[in-house]
Amino acid sequence: MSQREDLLAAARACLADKGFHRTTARDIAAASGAHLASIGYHFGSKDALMTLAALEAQDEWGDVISAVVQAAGVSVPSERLRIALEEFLTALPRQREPLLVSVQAYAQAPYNDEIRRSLTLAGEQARAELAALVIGPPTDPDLGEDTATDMETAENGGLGAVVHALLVGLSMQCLLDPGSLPSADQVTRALRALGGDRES
Amino acid sequence: MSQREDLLAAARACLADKGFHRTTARDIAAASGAHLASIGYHFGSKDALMTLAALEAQDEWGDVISAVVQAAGVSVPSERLRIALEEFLTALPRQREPLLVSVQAYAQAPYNDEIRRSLTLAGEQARAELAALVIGPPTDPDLGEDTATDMETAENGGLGAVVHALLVGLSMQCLLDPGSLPSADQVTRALRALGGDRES
DNA sequence: GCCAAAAACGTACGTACGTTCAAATGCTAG
DNA sequence: CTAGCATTTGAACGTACGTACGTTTTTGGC
Repeated sequence: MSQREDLLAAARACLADKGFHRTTARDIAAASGAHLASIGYHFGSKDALMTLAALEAQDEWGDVISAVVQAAGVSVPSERLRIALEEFLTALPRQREPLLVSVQAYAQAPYNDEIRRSLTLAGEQARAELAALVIGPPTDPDLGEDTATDMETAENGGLGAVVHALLVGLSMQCLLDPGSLPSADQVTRALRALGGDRES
Repeated sequence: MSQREDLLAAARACLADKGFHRTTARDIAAASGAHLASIGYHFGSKDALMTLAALEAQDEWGDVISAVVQAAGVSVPSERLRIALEEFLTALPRQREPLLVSVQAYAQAPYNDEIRRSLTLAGEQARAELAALVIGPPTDPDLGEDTATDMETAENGGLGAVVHALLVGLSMQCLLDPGSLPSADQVTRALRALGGDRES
């Protein structure tokens, strides 16, 4: 493995267990086995390396959502959300490192245009995917991009946003205390209670 | 105003527009008009001051949720969630500073026991309040503490968690792009769609 | 096998950071 | 008025940081 890759991996690791600005260039160099000066050589600056590592981990986090959507997409529409939640809540505690890095990325977003743009884009995509999961066909490559953006602006616009917000919120809860996460059953039942307010 | 209060206010302001570790002790001193050395005198260290400021802002954020709950509590149960969402989505873009600080606090939580404990506690309380909003009586001071914790562990446990996760997720979305927030109508309709999956 | 480009290395420089401490000032009780 | 305490000030210290060198080693095309 080249020092470039080592540095990227080490930066992500440091990002997860020290946070963005508590991580020093020397920390990354030590964790990667690479040389301190290689950071400047390969990435220009420590900050550029950190940003790149954060974006990389963010992509990985997007992949987690995509995988969840795909796993649930094979079922019938009425069961998809339930399965997606099950998958997600199972995957969540296992994916602590990308979760930690994602939170770091969110915290840097207001001060880093590149990160903010990437996170905004990833959010739009995730909302589109999640909306499609609940409403539309499982995965139809023919009407990929267009229907995705259509769903954002259509009257179903809030759907993807709500599901995504739910997942993000649960992730934050997991970050603080994985043990306090509700089960997929509880979430499904809660959603039924929130949506089907007929009696009482 | 004493330098102590000035420093706390300035620390919160710096926290919002520079982030946790990009903020230097000299930044805070300059923003507050107080003297650099006063940080050590009043708070022991810059980190202690930052932590205190973050916790203070976090309390304020909790107050926002409480206010939303209270505003919605006066209505009939079936309308409460809708009103709470309306209130929350209206308040969200106006409360950008506490939101920014809260995200900073979340990002520091994994590395700061005090912040993590405070955030965990605030989360539990918020979930209890929100669950009570949707199910129980508006505000019954007689059965305050006990019923709150009961709701966490009962079969309604997921309810508060889901609503809270929704609010947190929407906050994150607002952080990245306030313009992309769905309306309360859209969210309500989306929740109905998610909960009432009877046909197709 | 050679040579130029790329990569890795060792090091040191300048700086900005958090903290400290003694002196100066303000405040209140006696 | 003043003695005693709390606060504010000025200045400096030691340190750890990011980055920029010049040098050495490795790589790849001929």
